[in-house]
Amino acid sequence: MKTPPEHGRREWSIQEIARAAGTTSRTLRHYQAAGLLQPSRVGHNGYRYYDGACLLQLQRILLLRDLGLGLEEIGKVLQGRTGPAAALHTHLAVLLEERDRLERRIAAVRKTIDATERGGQLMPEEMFDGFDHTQYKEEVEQRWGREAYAKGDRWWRSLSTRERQDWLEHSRQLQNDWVDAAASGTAPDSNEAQELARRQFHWLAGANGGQEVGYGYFTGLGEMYVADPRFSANYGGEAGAGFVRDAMKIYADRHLA
Amino acid sequence: MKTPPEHGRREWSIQEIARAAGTTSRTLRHYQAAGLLQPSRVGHNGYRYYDGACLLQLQRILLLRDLGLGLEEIGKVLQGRTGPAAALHTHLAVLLEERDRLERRIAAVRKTIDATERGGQLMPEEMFDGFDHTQYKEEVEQRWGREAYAKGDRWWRSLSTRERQDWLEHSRQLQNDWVDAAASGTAPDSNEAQELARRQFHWLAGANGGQEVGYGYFTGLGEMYVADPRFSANYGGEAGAGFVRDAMKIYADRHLA
DNA sequence: ATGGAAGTTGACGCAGCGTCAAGGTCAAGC
DNA sequence: GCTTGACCTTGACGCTGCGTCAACTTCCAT
Repeated sequence: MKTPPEHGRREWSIQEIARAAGTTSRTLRHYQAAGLLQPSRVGHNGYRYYDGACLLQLQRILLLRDLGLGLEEIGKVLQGRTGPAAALHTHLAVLLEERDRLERRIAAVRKTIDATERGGQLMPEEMFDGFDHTQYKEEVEQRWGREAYAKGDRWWRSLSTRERQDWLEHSRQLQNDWVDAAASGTAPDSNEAQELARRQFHWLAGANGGQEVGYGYFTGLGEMYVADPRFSANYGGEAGAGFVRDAMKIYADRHLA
Repeated sequence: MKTPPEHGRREWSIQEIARAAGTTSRTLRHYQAAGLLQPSRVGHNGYRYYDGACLLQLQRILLLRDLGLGLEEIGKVLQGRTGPAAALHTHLAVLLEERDRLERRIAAVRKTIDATERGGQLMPEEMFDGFDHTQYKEEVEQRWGREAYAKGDRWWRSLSTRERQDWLEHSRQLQNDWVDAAASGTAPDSNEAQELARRQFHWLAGANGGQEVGYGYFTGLGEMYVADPRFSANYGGEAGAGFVRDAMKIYADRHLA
């Protein structure tokens, strides 16, 4: 009593529809497990067989998948709990946001490539195009926080030329004063050093574009001055940088803790 | 012999750097497991401690992660096996391709929304804007394959107005002939029916924009004519659609197997 | 001493299948 | 009737980058 292969066959094996629809048998089993597509018949041996209606359903699933919908959403649409248009509208919003993020990321990558190719270092030393940045390394340090990197850039570009010059001048002054203080043998907890730390703090707060400069961030920065030779060099070597770090730490303990 | 909390502390607990860098302790452990960031010291109790150099390293990792690089790539960059610029260039290419796919997907979703909102059905019945499509339903059927959906659309838009009219006329003729043949009681394997199947095949091949029309695709389409009432209606009900399907199947067996 | 905050390792979860692994079925050729 | 090879089954791990318990241990302050 076997079913002879008749002329107008109306069902196919799993591989056959898979190929017909341009997908794989694994995917079909997955869809079944997800409750999206049941075989029209299952043989006594467990083999799955699919008919035209299944193929139709499968095509719908694949169409929606191609548009990027998740299997769960697709399930809702298929069983009519959600209109296709509504689901797609929701999905479209997600896609648009995704695109925005991608665009921003692409821009960021491009800028970082630019910076590293010119500067040779991973962390951009040369974000300030129009200036002779070899003279102004310090400001770079301030943007090492990762959010600060992105936000700080917007902040910087929002400034006028005059404001930028002021800010750079300010930073140079600050660095010089640090070096002087370190060289003069002042203690990190002296009034002099603490005043410098205070200036450093407010200068940073201004540069962070509304981003709060917290205890961890401030002291962390101090540590990095010591850890990174490119920076410590600007502060008179490890010793000088250590002095800056200590002073900043004390300031943080007193005012930010 | 405990280490007293001295003035210039140079290391922090896992939570402290995590907060300072704007991430979580779990992430730090993950990076360690991934070989990206080792604590500067591990206490006898298993506690992890990190110093300034670690913080520096962490910032680099987070910067790259923000740009979308995978941890593996980041690892290569950090240990100098890949230049940052090179890695970012590669990554940029990926991002650009990703953006392309996203754009296409967005366009497709928009069109599908349009179509379903006007047509009410998920499968777009109205892809042919300028025409009185209520008269031309058949062509829609041909684009059910999912790649065909996207590619077929580009194909269609690449045609001139004249070519479109020809194609539509052709499709209408074909449908009428099918209906006539079915009504006249012709057998599916008759010369007449097989000639219609041949026309159907070539008409499809033309419509698929270079996409091959294989055995599975062709027979599957026939099955769908029967399974979907919207289509079978156009072929004189289930009986007529069954006739078309059978004829297509025989044609496929003879010429596409 | 004790309670609460913070640390540890271990392991599951997620999205959508790809990809073995180990074994049953089926049609065909000898 | 037996072997071969193609195709089928279920089961389970893998991938990405952590989030999120769970079950304990340690540290610090009262």
